[in-house]
Amino acid sequence: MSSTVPCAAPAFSDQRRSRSHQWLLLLELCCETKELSQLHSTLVKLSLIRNPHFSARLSLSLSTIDLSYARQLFDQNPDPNAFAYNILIKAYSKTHRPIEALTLFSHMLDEDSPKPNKMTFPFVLKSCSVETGRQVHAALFKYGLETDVYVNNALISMYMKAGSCFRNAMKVFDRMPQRDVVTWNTVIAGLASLGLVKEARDMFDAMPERNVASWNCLIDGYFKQGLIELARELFDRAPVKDVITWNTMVNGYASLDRMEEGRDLFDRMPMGLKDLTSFNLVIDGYSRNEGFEKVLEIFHEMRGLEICPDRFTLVSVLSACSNLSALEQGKWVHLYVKRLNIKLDAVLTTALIDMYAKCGNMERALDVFVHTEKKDISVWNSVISNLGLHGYGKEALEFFFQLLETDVCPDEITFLSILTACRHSGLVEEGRMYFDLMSRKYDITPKAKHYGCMVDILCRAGLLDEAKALIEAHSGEEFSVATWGALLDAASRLGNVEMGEYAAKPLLELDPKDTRCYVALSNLYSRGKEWDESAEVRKQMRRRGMEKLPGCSSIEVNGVVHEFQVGSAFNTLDEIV
DNA sequence: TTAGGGTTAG
Repeated sequence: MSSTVPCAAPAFSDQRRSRSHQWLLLLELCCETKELSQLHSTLVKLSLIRNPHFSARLSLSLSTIDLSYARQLFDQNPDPNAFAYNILIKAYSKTHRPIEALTLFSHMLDEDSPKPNKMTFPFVLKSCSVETGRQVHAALFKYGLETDVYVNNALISMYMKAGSCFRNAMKVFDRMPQRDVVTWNTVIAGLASLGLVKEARDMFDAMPERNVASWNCLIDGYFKQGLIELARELFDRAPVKDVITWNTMVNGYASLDRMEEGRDLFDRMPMGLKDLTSFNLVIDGYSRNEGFEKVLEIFHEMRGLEICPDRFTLVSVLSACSNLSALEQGKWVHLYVKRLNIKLDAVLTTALIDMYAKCGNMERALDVFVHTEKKDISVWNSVISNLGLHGYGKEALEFFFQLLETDVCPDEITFLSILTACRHSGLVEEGRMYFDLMSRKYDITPKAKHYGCMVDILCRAGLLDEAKALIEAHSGEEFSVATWGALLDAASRLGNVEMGEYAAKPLLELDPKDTRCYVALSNLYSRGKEWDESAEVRKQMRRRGMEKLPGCSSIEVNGVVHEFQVGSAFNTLDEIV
Protein backbone atom coordinates (compact mmCIF):
# COMPACT_ATOMS: atom_id res chain seq x y z
CA MET A 1 0.00 0.00 0.00
CA SER A 2 2.81 2.38 0.85
CA SER A 3 4.02 2.38 -2.76
CA THR A 4 0.69 3.85 -3.86
CA VAL A 5 1.27 7.07 -1.92
CA PRO A 6 1.83 9.76 -4.55
CA CYS A 7 5.35 11.16 -4.82
CA ALA A 8 4.06 14.71 -4.44
CA ALA A 9 2.57 13.96 -1.03
CA PRO A 10 5.65 14.74 1.10
CA ALA A 11 6.09 18.16 -0.52
CA PHE A 12 2.39 18.93 -0.12
CA SER A 13 2.46 17.78 3.46
CA ASP A 14 5.60 19.85 4.18
CA GLN A 15 3.87 22.88 2.81
CA ARG A 16 0.84 22.30 4.99
CA ARG A 17 3.01 21.61 7.99
CA SER A 18 4.86 24.85 7.45
CA ARG A 19 1.60 26.77 7.14
CA SER A 20 0.30 25.12 10.32
CA HIS A 21 3.52 26.05 12.01
CA GLN A 22 2.99 29.67 11.00
CA TRP A 23 -0.51 29.68 12.45
CA LEU A 24 0.72 28.20 15.70
CA LEU A 25 3.54 30.73 15.88
CA LEU A 26 1.11 33.56 15.28
CA LEU A 27 -1.16 32.29 18.04
CA GLU A 28 1.79 32.11 20.38
CA LEU A 29 2.97 35.63 19.59
CA CYS A 30 -0.38 37.34 20.13
CA CYS A 31 -0.58 39.13 23.42
CA GLU A 32 -3.86 41.01 23.23
CA THR A 33 -7.46 39.86 23.32
CA LYS A 34 -8.24 41.85 20.18
CA GLU A 35 -5.53 40.16 18.11
CA LEU A 36 -6.47 36.73 19.39
CA SER A 37 -10.13 37.38 18.71
CA GLN A 38 -9.29 38.24 15.06
CA LEU A 39 -7.21 35.08 14.73
CA HIS A 40 -10.04 33.10 16.30
CA SER A 41 -12.48 34.37 13.63
CA THR A 42 -10.03 33.50 10.86
CA LEU A 43 -9.52 30.01 12.22
CA VAL A 44 -13.31 29.54 12.35
CA LYS A 45 -13.70 30.79 8.77
CA LEU A 46 -11.02 28.41 7.51
CA SER A 47 -12.53 25.59 9.60
CA LEU A 48 -9.14 25.19 11.23
CA ILE A 49 -10.62 25.60 14.67
CA ARG A 50 -11.70 21.95 14.56
CA ASN A 51 -8.04 21.02 14.55
CA PRO A 52 -7.24 20.28 18.21
CA HIS A 53 -3.71 21.71 17.84
CA PHE A 54 -5.05 25.11 16.87
CA SER A 55 -7.86 25.25 19.38
CA ALA A 56 -5.51 24.14 22.16
CA ARG A 57 -2.91 26.76 21.25
CA LEU A 58 -5.62 29.42 21.08
CA SER A 59 -6.91 28.45 24.54
CA LEU A 60 -3.40 28.43 25.93
CA SER A 61 -2.72 31.97 24.71
CA LEU A 62 -6.13 33.17 25.81
CA SER A 63 -5.89 31.64 29.28
CA THR A 64 -3.09 34.01 30.26
CA ILE A 65 -4.65 37.09 28.64
CA ASP A 66 -8.40 36.82 28.92
CA LEU A 67 -9.58 33.96 31.07
CA SER A 68 -13.29 34.54 30.59
CA TYR A 69 -12.83 34.40 26.79
CA ALA A 70 -10.81 31.19 27.19
CA ARG A 71 -13.64 29.78 29.28
CA GLN A 72 -16.19 30.70 26.61
CA LEU A 73 -14.16 28.84 24.03
CA PHE A 74 -13.95 25.83 26.33
CA ASP A 75 -17.70 25.86 26.94
CA GLN A 76 -18.34 25.91 23.17
CA ASN A 77 -16.12 22.88 22.68
CA PRO A 78 -18.43 19.82 22.59
CA ASP A 79 -15.64 17.39 23.31
CA PRO A 80 -12.78 18.96 25.30
CA ASN A 81 -9.76 16.74 25.87
CA ALA A 82 -7.61 16.55 29.02
CA PHE A 83 -5.25 19.16 27.60
CA ALA A 84 -8.10 21.66 27.24
CA TYR A 85 -9.14 20.99 30.84
CA ASN A 86 -5.56 21.33 32.11
CA ILE A 87 -5.08 24.73 30.46
CA LEU A 88 -8.09 26.16 32.26
CA ILE A 89 -7.39 24.42 35.57
CA LYS A 90 -3.87 25.85 35.53
CA ALA A 91 -5.17 29.34 34.71
CA TYR A 92 -7.83 29.25 37.45
CA SER A 93 -5.33 27.93 40.01
CA LYS A 94 -3.47 31.21 39.65
CA THR A 95 -6.51 33.42 40.17
CA HIS A 96 -8.49 34.35 43.26
CA ARG A 97 -11.14 31.86 42.14
CA PRO A 98 -9.37 28.50 42.51
CA ILE A 99 -12.78 26.94 43.19
CA GLU A 100 -13.35 27.05 39.40
CA ALA A 101 -10.31 24.80 38.98
CA LEU A 102 -11.81 22.30 41.41
CA THR A 103 -15.18 22.36 39.65
CA LEU A 104 -13.54 21.57 36.33
CA PHE A 105 -11.53 18.81 37.98
CA SER A 106 -14.69 17.27 39.40
CA HIS A 107 -16.10 17.11 35.83
CA MET A 108 -13.02 15.15 34.83
CA LEU A 109 -13.88 12.49 37.38
CA ASP A 110 -17.09 11.65 35.45
CA GLU A 111 -17.07 8.41 33.52
CA ASP A 112 -17.41 9.96 30.06
CA SER A 113 -14.90 12.78 30.61
CA PRO A 114 -11.21 12.70 29.73
CA LYS A 115 -9.14 11.26 32.58
CA PRO A 116 -7.03 13.65 34.67
CA ASN A 117 -3.29 13.11 34.11
CA LYS A 118 -0.03 14.07 35.75
CA MET A 119 -0.34 17.63 34.41
CA THR A 120 -3.79 18.01 35.99
CA PHE A 121 -2.98 17.14 39.59
CA PRO A 122 -0.30 19.70 40.49
CA PHE A 123 -2.63 22.60 39.61
CA VAL A 124 -5.63 21.00 41.27
CA LEU A 125 -3.57 20.52 44.43
CA LYS A 126 -2.49 24.13 44.25
CA SER A 127 -6.16 25.16 44.35
CA CYS A 128 -7.05 22.95 47.33
CA SER A 129 -7.58 23.39 51.00
CA VAL A 130 -6.05 20.54 52.94
CA GLU A 131 -9.45 18.86 53.41
CA THR A 132 -10.07 18.71 49.66
CA GLY A 133 -6.39 17.98 49.14
CA ARG A 134 -6.69 14.75 51.11
CA GLN A 135 -9.47 13.55 48.79
CA VAL A 136 -7.42 14.49 45.73
CA HIS A 137 -4.48 12.63 47.27
CA ALA A 138 -6.67 9.51 47.52
CA ALA A 139 -7.81 9.93 43.89
CA LEU A 140 -4.20 9.81 42.67
CA PHE A 141 -4.01 6.08 43.26
CA LYS A 142 -6.97 5.43 40.96
CA TYR A 143 -5.01 6.96 38.10
CA GLY A 144 -1.70 5.36 39.01
CA LEU A 145 0.01 8.69 39.60
CA GLU A 146 1.12 8.14 43.20
CA THR A 147 4.79 7.86 42.26
CA ASP A 148 5.03 10.82 39.90
CA VAL A 149 7.64 13.35 41.06
CA TYR A 150 5.73 16.49 39.97
CA VAL A 151 2.51 15.31 41.56
CA ASN A 152 4.28 14.41 44.80
CA ASN A 153 6.06 17.78 44.90
CA ALA A 154 2.67 19.47 44.66
CA LEU A 155 1.35 17.22 47.44
CA ILE A 156 4.25 18.16 49.71
CA SER A 157 3.65 21.82 48.97
CA MET A 158 -0.07 21.50 49.74
CA TYR A 159 0.51 19.73 53.09
CA MET A 160 3.29 22.12 54.07
CA LYS A 161 1.09 25.15 53.43
CA ALA A 162 -1.50 23.72 55.79
CA GLY A 163 1.10 24.02 58.55
CA SER A 164 -0.22 21.45 60.96
CA CYS A 165 0.00 18.77 58.26
CA PHE A 166 3.74 18.96 57.74
CA ARG A 167 4.09 15.38 58.96
CA ASN A 168 1.91 14.27 56.03
CA ALA A 169 4.27 16.19 53.77
CA MET A 170 7.24 14.36 55.27
CA LYS A 171 5.45 11.03 54.84
CA VAL A 172 4.97 11.77 51.14
CA PHE A 173 8.65 12.74 50.92
CA ASP A 174 9.79 9.53 52.65
CA ARG A 175 7.69 7.33 50.38
CA MET A 176 8.80 8.88 47.12
CA PRO A 177 10.74 6.40 44.99
CA GLN A 178 12.43 9.29 43.19
CA ARG A 179 13.06 12.84 44.25
CA ASP A 180 14.40 15.83 42.38
CA VAL A 181 15.93 19.10 43.57
CA VAL A 182 12.45 20.70 43.61
CA THR A 183 11.28 18.03 46.08
CA TRP A 184 14.05 18.93 48.51
CA ASN A 185 13.57 22.67 48.02
CA THR A 186 9.83 22.38 48.66
CA VAL A 187 10.51 20.59 51.92
CA ILE A 188 13.16 23.14 52.96
CA ALA A 189 10.89 26.11 52.14
CA GLY A 190 7.96 24.45 53.93
CA LEU A 191 9.87 23.60 57.10
CA ALA A 192 11.52 27.01 57.22
CA SER A 193 8.23 28.83 56.81
CA LEU A 194 6.86 26.85 59.75
CA GLY A 195 9.76 28.01 61.89
CA LEU A 196 11.45 24.60 61.82
CA VAL A 197 14.75 26.09 60.66
CA LYS A 198 16.93 23.47 62.31
CA GLU A 199 15.08 20.73 60.39
CA ALA A 200 15.24 22.80 57.20
CA ARG A 201 19.00 23.22 57.66
CA ASP A 202 19.42 19.44 58.19
CA MET A 203 17.61 18.81 54.91
CA PHE A 204 19.72 21.45 53.19
CA ASP A 205 22.90 19.75 54.45
CA ALA A 206 21.63 16.30 53.51
CA MET A 207 20.37 17.00 50.01
CA PRO A 208 22.38 15.35 47.24
CA GLU A 209 22.45 18.31 44.93
CA ARG A 210 21.58 21.98 45.48
CA ASN A 211 20.58 24.72 43.11
CA VAL A 212 20.32 28.46 43.71
CA ALA A 213 16.69 28.10 44.87
CA SER A 214 17.85 25.80 47.71
CA TRP A 215 20.05 28.59 49.08
CA ASN A 216 17.29 31.17 48.54
CA CYS A 217 14.69 29.07 50.37
CA LEU A 218 16.86 28.70 53.45
CA ILE A 219 18.02 32.34 53.47
CA ASP A 220 14.39 33.43 53.36
CA GLY A 221 13.51 30.94 56.09
CA TYR A 222 16.20 32.38 58.37
CA PHE A 223 14.95 35.92 57.81
CA LYS A 224 11.35 34.90 58.49
CA GLN A 225 12.51 33.69 61.89
CA GLY A 226 14.54 36.85 62.48
CA LEU A 227 17.84 34.92 62.22
CA ILE A 228 19.69 37.67 60.38
CA GLU A 229 23.23 36.47 61.08
CA LEU A 230 22.54 32.95 59.78
CA ALA A 231 20.86 34.37 56.67
CA ARG A 232 23.83 36.64 56.01
CA GLU A 233 26.31 33.82 56.52
CA LEU A 234 24.49 31.67 54.00
CA PHE A 235 24.27 34.54 51.53
CA ASP A 236 28.03 35.15 51.78
CA ARG A 237 28.70 31.46 51.21
CA ALA A 238 26.26 30.97 48.31
CA PRO A 239 28.24 29.87 45.24
CA VAL A 240 25.75 31.45 42.84
CA LYS A 241 23.61 34.48 43.57
CA ASP A 242 20.73 35.28 41.26
CA VAL A 243 18.33 38.24 41.38
CA ILE A 244 16.09 36.34 43.80
CA THR A 245 19.01 35.75 46.20
CA TRP A 246 19.72 39.50 46.31
CA ASN A 247 16.05 40.45 46.53
CA THR A 248 15.50 37.92 49.32
CA MET A 249 18.27 39.64 51.27
CA VAL A 250 16.92 43.14 50.61
CA ASN A 251 13.45 41.97 51.56
CA GLY A 252 14.72 40.19 54.66
CA TYR A 253 16.45 43.27 56.00
CA ALA A 254 13.57 45.58 54.99
CA SER A 255 10.95 43.35 56.62
CA LEU A 256 12.90 43.48 59.88
CA ASP A 257 13.18 47.27 59.60
CA ARG A 258 16.94 47.08 59.02
CA MET A 259 16.88 49.51 56.14
CA GLU A 260 20.53 50.51 56.37
CA GLU A 261 21.73 46.98 55.67
CA GLY A 262 18.96 46.44 53.11
CA ARG A 263 19.93 49.59 51.28
CA ASP A 264 23.61 48.65 51.42
CA LEU A 265 22.90 45.35 49.65
CA PHE A 266 20.55 47.05 47.22
CA ASP A 267 23.36 49.45 46.30
CA ARG A 268 25.78 46.57 45.94
CA MET A 269 23.55 44.53 43.63
CA PRO A 270 25.34 43.96 40.33
CA MET A 271 24.25 46.43 37.65
CA GLY A 272 21.76 44.92 35.28
CA LEU A 273 20.52 42.50 37.91
CA LYS A 274 18.31 45.00 39.74
CA ASP A 275 14.75 44.55 38.60
CA LEU A 276 11.38 46.10 39.36
CA THR A 277 11.01 43.87 42.43
CA SER A 278 14.35 45.05 43.87
CA PHE A 279 13.15 48.64 43.59
CA ASN A 280 9.71 47.89 44.97
CA LEU A 281 11.20 46.06 47.95
CA VAL A 282 13.46 48.91 48.94
CA ILE A 283 10.77 51.53 48.25
CA ASP A 284 8.26 49.59 50.31
CA GLY A 285 10.79 49.18 53.13
CA TYR A 286 11.45 52.92 53.28
CA SER A 287 7.76 53.67 53.03
CA ARG A 288 6.95 51.46 56.03
CA ASN A 289 9.76 53.07 58.00
CA GLU A 290 8.64 56.58 57.07
CA GLY A 291 11.72 57.20 54.95
CA PHE A 292 9.66 59.18 52.46
CA GLU A 293 12.53 61.26 51.06
CA LYS A 294 14.39 58.03 50.37
CA VAL A 295 11.32 56.67 48.56
CA LEU A 296 11.46 59.59 46.15
CA GLU A 297 15.24 59.29 45.83
CA ILE A 298 15.03 55.60 44.87
CA PHE A 299 12.13 56.31 42.53
CA HIS A 300 14.28 58.91 40.81
CA GLU A 301 17.09 56.37 40.42
CA MET A 302 14.62 53.89 38.99
CA ARG A 303 13.43 56.34 36.35
CA GLY A 304 17.06 57.06 35.45
CA LEU A 305 17.58 53.36 34.75
CA GLU A 306 14.41 53.29 32.67
CA ILE A 307 12.82 50.62 34.84
CA CYS A 308 9.06 51.03 34.52
CA PRO A 309 7.24 51.41 37.82
CA ASP A 310 4.12 49.31 38.37
CA ARG A 311 1.01 50.19 40.41
CA PHE A 312 2.69 49.05 43.63
CA THR A 313 5.59 51.43 43.07
CA LEU A 314 3.24 54.27 42.20
CA VAL A 315 1.09 53.80 45.29
CA SER A 316 4.15 53.92 47.56
CA VAL A 317 5.45 56.99 45.74
CA LEU A 318 2.08 58.75 46.03
CA SER A 319 1.99 57.93 49.71
CA ALA A 320 5.48 59.43 50.09
CA CYS A 321 4.29 62.55 48.23
CA SER A 322 1.31 62.83 50.62
CA ASN A 323 3.57 62.65 53.62
CA LEU A 324 6.03 65.19 52.23
CA SER A 325 3.43 67.48 50.64
CA ALA A 326 5.36 66.96 47.42
CA LEU A 327 2.64 68.11 45.03
CA GLU A 328 4.76 68.45 41.90
CA GLN A 329 6.05 64.90 42.11
CA GLY A 330 2.58 63.67 42.93
CA LYS A 331 1.25 65.40 39.82
CA TRP A 332 4.01 63.77 37.81
CA VAL A 333 2.78 60.35 38.97
CA HIS A 334 -0.79 61.27 38.00
CA LEU A 335 0.35 62.31 34.52
CA TYR A 336 2.40 59.13 34.21
CA VAL A 337 -0.67 57.04 35.07
CA LYS A 338 -2.69 58.89 32.42
CA ARG A 339 0.04 58.69 29.78
CA LEU A 340 0.53 54.96 30.20
CA ASN A 341 -3.19 54.37 30.45
CA ILE A 342 -2.71 52.58 33.76
CA LYS A 343 -6.04 51.49 35.17
CA LEU A 344 -7.00 53.47 38.25
CA ASP A 345 -8.01 50.73 40.64
CA ALA A 346 -9.39 51.45 44.11
CA VAL A 347 -6.03 51.53 45.82
CA LEU A 348 -4.34 53.77 43.27
CA THR A 349 -7.35 56.12 43.20
CA THR A 350 -7.40 56.32 46.99
CA ALA A 351 -3.68 57.09 47.07
CA LEU A 352 -4.11 59.75 44.38
CA ILE A 353 -6.99 61.47 46.18
CA ASP A 354 -5.06 61.39 49.42
CA MET A 355 -1.97 62.83 47.74
CA TYR A 356 -3.83 65.83 46.31
CA ALA A 357 -5.69 66.40 49.56
CA LYS A 358 -2.63 66.12 51.80
CA CYS A 359 -0.75 68.46 49.47
CA GLY A 360 -3.50 70.99 50.09
CA ASN A 361 -5.23 70.69 46.72
CA MET A 362 -8.69 69.51 47.77
CA GLU A 363 -10.18 70.62 44.44
CA ARG A 364 -8.06 68.21 42.46
CA ALA A 365 -8.74 65.50 45.03
CA LEU A 366 -12.46 65.99 44.50
CA ASP A 367 -11.96 66.06 40.74
CA VAL A 368 -10.34 62.60 40.86
CA PHE A 369 -13.18 61.43 43.10
CA VAL A 370 -15.90 62.73 40.78
CA HIS A 371 -14.30 61.07 37.76
CA THR A 372 -14.01 57.72 39.49
CA GLU A 373 -16.67 55.44 38.06
CA LYS A 374 -16.74 52.64 40.56
CA LYS A 375 -16.22 54.15 43.99
CA ASP A 376 -14.84 51.67 46.46
CA ILE A 377 -15.33 52.38 50.19
CA SER A 378 -11.65 53.35 50.51
CA VAL A 379 -12.18 56.04 47.83
CA TRP A 380 -15.10 57.49 49.83
CA ASN A 381 -13.10 57.25 53.05
CA SER A 382 -10.19 59.11 51.53
CA VAL A 383 -12.41 62.05 50.55
CA ILE A 384 -14.42 62.08 53.78
CA SER A 385 -11.37 61.87 56.03
CA ASN A 386 -9.47 64.55 54.15
CA LEU A 387 -12.43 66.94 54.12
CA GLY A 388 -12.67 66.40 57.86
CA LEU A 389 -8.96 66.96 58.41
CA HIS A 390 -9.11 70.20 56.46
CA GLY A 391 -11.89 71.46 58.69
CA TYR A 392 -14.74 70.90 56.22
CA GLY A 393 -16.83 68.98 58.74
CA LYS A 394 -20.23 69.72 57.20
CA GLU A 395 -18.99 68.81 53.71
CA ALA A 396 -17.55 65.56 55.05
CA LEU A 397 -20.97 64.75 56.46
CA GLU A 398 -22.62 65.61 53.13
CA PHE A 399 -20.37 63.12 51.37
CA PHE A 400 -21.24 60.60 54.04
CA PHE A 401 -24.96 61.09 53.29
CA GLN A 402 -24.25 60.63 49.58
CA LEU A 403 -22.41 57.44 50.43
CA LEU A 404 -25.42 56.15 52.35
CA GLU A 405 -27.50 56.53 49.20
CA THR A 406 -25.26 54.16 47.25
CA ASP A 407 -24.97 50.43 47.73
CA VAL A 408 -21.48 50.79 49.18
CA CYS A 409 -21.42 50.02 52.88
CA PRO A 410 -19.57 52.32 55.31
CA ASP A 411 -16.87 50.59 57.34
CA GLU A 412 -15.04 51.31 60.57
CA ILE A 413 -12.68 53.70 58.80
CA THR A 414 -15.64 55.68 57.44
CA PHE A 415 -16.90 56.19 60.98
CA LEU A 416 -13.46 57.07 62.23
CA SER A 417 -13.22 59.64 59.43
CA ILE A 418 -16.65 61.02 60.31
CA LEU A 419 -15.74 61.28 63.97
CA THR A 420 -12.46 62.96 63.00
CA ALA A 421 -14.46 65.44 60.91
CA CYS A 422 -16.76 66.17 63.86
CA ARG A 423 -13.74 66.57 66.09
CA HIS A 424 -12.04 69.09 63.80
CA SER A 425 -15.20 71.09 63.32
CA GLY A 426 -16.43 70.94 66.90
CA LEU A 427 -19.62 69.04 65.96
CA VAL A 428 -20.33 67.49 69.34
CA GLU A 429 -23.97 66.54 68.83
CA GLU A 430 -23.27 64.99 65.42
CA GLY A 431 -20.29 63.15 66.90
CA ARG A 432 -22.48 61.57 69.58
CA MET A 433 -25.09 60.64 66.99
CA TYR A 434 -22.73 58.89 64.51
CA PHE A 435 -20.81 57.21 67.31
CA ASP A 436 -24.10 55.66 68.37
CA LEU A 437 -25.22 54.93 64.80
CA MET A 438 -22.19 52.86 63.86
CA SER A 439 -22.94 50.03 66.25
CA ARG A 440 -26.71 50.40 66.35
CA LYS A 441 -27.43 50.47 62.63
CA TYR A 442 -24.26 49.21 60.96
CA ASP A 443 -23.19 46.61 63.48
CA ILE A 444 -19.65 47.99 63.65
CA THR A 445 -18.13 47.62 67.09
CA PRO A 446 -16.28 50.81 68.04
CA LYS A 447 -12.57 50.25 68.64
CA ALA A 448 -10.14 52.15 70.85
CA LYS A 449 -9.58 54.68 68.07
CA HIS A 450 -13.30 55.45 67.81
CA TYR A 451 -13.57 55.88 71.57
CA GLY A 452 -10.42 57.98 71.48
CA CYS A 453 -11.92 60.25 68.86
CA MET A 454 -15.16 60.58 70.78
CA VAL A 455 -13.23 61.35 73.96
CA ASP A 456 -11.38 64.10 72.08
CA ILE A 457 -14.64 65.57 70.73
CA LEU A 458 -15.98 65.77 74.27
CA CYS A 459 -12.73 67.14 75.64
CA ARG A 460 -12.57 69.90 73.07
CA ALA A 461 -16.09 70.90 74.08
CA GLY A 462 -14.99 70.96 77.70
CA LEU A 463 -17.18 67.98 78.60
CA LEU A 464 -14.47 66.27 80.65
CA ASP A 465 -16.77 64.36 82.95
CA GLU A 466 -18.62 62.81 80.01
CA ALA A 467 -15.26 61.92 78.43
CA LYS A 468 -14.09 60.29 81.64
CA ALA A 469 -17.36 58.37 81.93
CA LEU A 470 -16.95 57.07 78.38
CA ILE A 471 -13.42 55.91 79.15
CA GLU A 472 -14.49 54.21 82.35
CA ALA A 473 -17.45 52.50 80.71
CA HIS A 474 -15.00 50.86 78.30
CA SER A 475 -12.10 50.12 80.59
CA GLY A 476 -11.33 46.97 78.60
CA GLU A 477 -10.12 49.06 75.64
CA GLU A 478 -6.48 49.96 75.28
CA PHE A 479 -6.68 53.70 74.95
CA SER A 480 -3.83 55.31 73.10
CA VAL A 481 -1.39 58.04 74.04
CA ALA A 482 -3.48 60.37 71.86
CA THR A 483 -6.66 59.71 73.86
CA TRP A 484 -5.11 60.26 77.29
CA GLY A 485 -3.21 63.18 75.77
CA ALA A 486 -6.46 64.77 74.63
CA LEU A 487 -7.87 64.50 78.15
CA LEU A 488 -4.67 65.87 79.68
CA ASP A 489 -4.57 68.79 77.23
CA ALA A 490 -8.20 69.65 77.92
CA ALA A 491 -7.67 69.35 81.67
CA SER A 492 -4.62 71.56 81.35
CA ARG A 493 -6.54 74.14 79.32
CA LEU A 494 -9.39 74.21 81.83
CA GLY A 495 -7.11 74.13 84.85
CA ASN A 496 -8.64 70.88 86.10
CA VAL A 497 -5.79 69.46 88.18
CA GLU A 498 -7.65 66.35 89.30
CA MET A 499 -8.52 65.35 85.73
CA GLY A 500 -4.96 66.15 84.62
CA GLU A 501 -3.51 63.76 87.15
CA TYR A 502 -6.10 61.15 86.18
CA ALA A 503 -4.92 61.33 82.54
CA ALA A 504 -1.21 61.70 83.22
CA LYS A 505 -0.85 58.44 85.11
CA PRO A 506 -1.72 56.03 82.25
CA LEU A 507 -0.01 58.37 79.80
CA LEU A 508 3.32 58.07 81.59
CA GLU A 509 2.91 54.33 81.83
CA LEU A 510 2.35 54.11 78.09
CA ASP A 511 5.21 56.40 77.18
CA PRO A 512 7.47 57.44 80.07
CA LYS A 513 9.49 59.63 77.71
CA ASP A 514 6.55 61.70 76.47
CA THR A 515 7.77 65.24 77.10
CA ARG A 516 4.36 66.76 76.32
CA CYS A 517 2.94 65.00 79.34
CA TYR A 518 5.46 66.57 81.73
CA VAL A 519 5.05 69.98 80.15
CA ALA A 520 1.23 69.86 80.32
CA LEU A 521 1.27 68.62 83.90
CA SER A 522 3.77 71.26 84.97
CA ASN A 523 1.74 74.03 83.31
CA LEU A 524 -1.37 72.72 85.00
CA TYR A 525 0.24 72.90 88.43
CA SER A 526 1.58 76.39 87.63
CA ARG A 527 -1.85 77.61 86.66
CA GLY A 528 -3.22 76.27 89.93
CA LYS A 529 -0.33 78.00 91.66
CA GLU A 530 0.88 74.63 92.90
CA TRP A 531 4.48 75.70 92.44
CA ASP A 532 6.12 72.85 94.33
CA GLU A 533 4.37 70.22 92.19
CA SER A 534 5.19 72.14 89.05
CA ALA A 535 8.89 72.38 89.95
CA GLU A 536 8.94 68.69 90.87
CA VAL A 537 7.61 67.69 87.44
CA ARG A 538 10.24 69.82 85.67
CA LYS A 539 12.94 68.42 87.90
CA GLN A 540 11.85 64.88 87.04
CA MET A 541 12.04 65.77 83.38
CA ARG A 542 15.59 67.10 83.68
CA ARG A 543 16.62 64.13 85.81
CA ARG A 544 15.55 61.85 82.99
CA GLY A 545 17.57 63.92 80.53
CA MET A 546 14.51 65.06 78.58
CA GLU A 547 14.03 68.23 76.61
CA LYS A 548 10.88 69.51 74.96
CA LEU A 549 11.24 68.68 71.28
CA PRO A 550 10.70 71.46 68.75
CA GLY A 551 7.87 70.99 66.27
CA CYS A 552 8.85 70.51 62.64
CA SER A 553 7.22 70.75 59.24
CA SER A 554 8.10 70.53 55.56
CA ILE A 555 7.23 72.19 52.25
CA GLU A 556 8.10 71.52 48.64
CA VAL A 557 9.65 74.26 46.48
CA ASN A 558 10.51 73.54 42.85
CA GLY A 559 10.24 69.81 43.43
CA VAL A 560 12.68 69.87 46.40
CA VAL A 561 11.37 69.07 49.87
CA HIS A 562 12.61 71.33 52.70
CA GLU A 563 12.18 70.44 56.33
CA PHE A 564 12.23 73.13 59.01
CA GLN A 565 11.84 73.35 62.74
CA VAL A 566 10.13 75.86 64.98
CA GLY A 567 12.62 78.70 65.52
CA SER A 568 14.67 77.98 62.39
CA ALA A 569 12.46 79.79 59.89
CA PHE A 570 15.11 82.26 58.79
CA ASN A 571 17.64 79.57 57.95
CA THR A 572 15.06 77.71 55.92
CA LEU A 573 13.99 80.80 54.06
CA ASP A 574 17.62 81.60 53.21
CA GLU A 575 18.00 78.10 51.88
CA ILE A 576 14.87 78.38 49.74
CA VAL A 577 15.53 81.88 48.37
C1' DT B 1 10.69 24.76 44.41
C1' DT B 2 12.91 30.35 45.78
C1' DA B 3 11.94 37.25 46.61
C1' DG B 4 7.71 41.35 46.74
C1' DG B 5 3.00 44.00 47.07
C1' DG B 6 -0.03 48.91 47.86
C1' DT B 7 -4.69 53.15 49.83
C1' DT B 8 -8.15 55.64 53.37
C1' DA B 9 -7.70 56.29 60.03
C1' DG B 10 -2.95 62.09 62.94
